Amino acid sequence: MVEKYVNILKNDSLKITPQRLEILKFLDNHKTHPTVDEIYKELKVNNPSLSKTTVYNSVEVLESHGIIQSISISSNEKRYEFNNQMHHHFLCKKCSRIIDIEIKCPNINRVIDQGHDVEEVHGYFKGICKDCIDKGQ
Amino acid sequence: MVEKYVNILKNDSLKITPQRLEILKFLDNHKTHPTVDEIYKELKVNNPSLSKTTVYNSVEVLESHGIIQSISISSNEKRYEFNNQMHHHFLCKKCSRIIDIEIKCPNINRVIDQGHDVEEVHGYFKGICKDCIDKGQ
DNA sequence: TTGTCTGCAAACGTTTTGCACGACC
DNA sequence: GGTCGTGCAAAACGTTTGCAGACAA
Repeated sequence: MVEKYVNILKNDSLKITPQRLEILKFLDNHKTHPTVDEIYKELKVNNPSLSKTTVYNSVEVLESHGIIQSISISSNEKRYEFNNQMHHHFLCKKCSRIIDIEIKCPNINRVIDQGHDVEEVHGYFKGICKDCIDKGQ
Repeated sequence: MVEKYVNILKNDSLKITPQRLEILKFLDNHKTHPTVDEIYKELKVNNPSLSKTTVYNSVEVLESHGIIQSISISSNEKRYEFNNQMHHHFLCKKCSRIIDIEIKCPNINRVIDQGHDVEEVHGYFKGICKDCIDKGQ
């Protein structure tokens, strides 16, 4: 099962290290949009020698190669996800959960029409999620 | 001219202080989406006793009352603006300028359709702005 | 072997907190 | 006089940097 991540790294001529494989696997299996600290604490359990610097280094390399994506929906914390499909995010102000929103933003063309070269589009929605509304009533 | 800001604070039953008036005036007159530090350094010139804590306190109160808005297009820094009209932002990766994008996001209804209560919508676009493209050629 | 990655410790920048003083109903 | 705002200092937090040793190719 680790071959999947080995191949991802190989395709980008990146060195294959146990730490990078573990981070990739973790992000692929946990759709919780974790922070560096959350990734670090989780992987530290089975790899006590893991350093937080390595997690920072790894996510930076992986993101710069487009293998993982970062989101900054909550100020002052960067979160990561393994999902190469274009989508947006909803942050619930009550339960703090981040929910993937699978909609397109057709108006990106209007930004392009203004002459800018658009490389990234981030749509962040904030409010109260369906689950919290249902529980509240 | 300061009456405008006095009235804004009065309407929300907020205490009127010179610091809050200065911050409001600064944000209204400078469409540069400044950080707390930028606001602080600028206002410190004419008010040397100003504290950065006060700027933090003030923008928090003003934002919670919907008088000003915060944007987090660049991770690890929160920026503020005085603009109650719904709009989005474009960050130029070259000149670091943040440009207001006056488009609507009609797909917000699809998020509402999913049962979530949407209170905020932030659209962040990143790339190279028109000016930098024109200069580059 | 060579260049890169890892991990530790220290530094850094932004934001938060605790607290005393002061201003204003 | 009691509440709220200000300003100072310290702490907290996420992130970056410098470096030495370890590892992948």
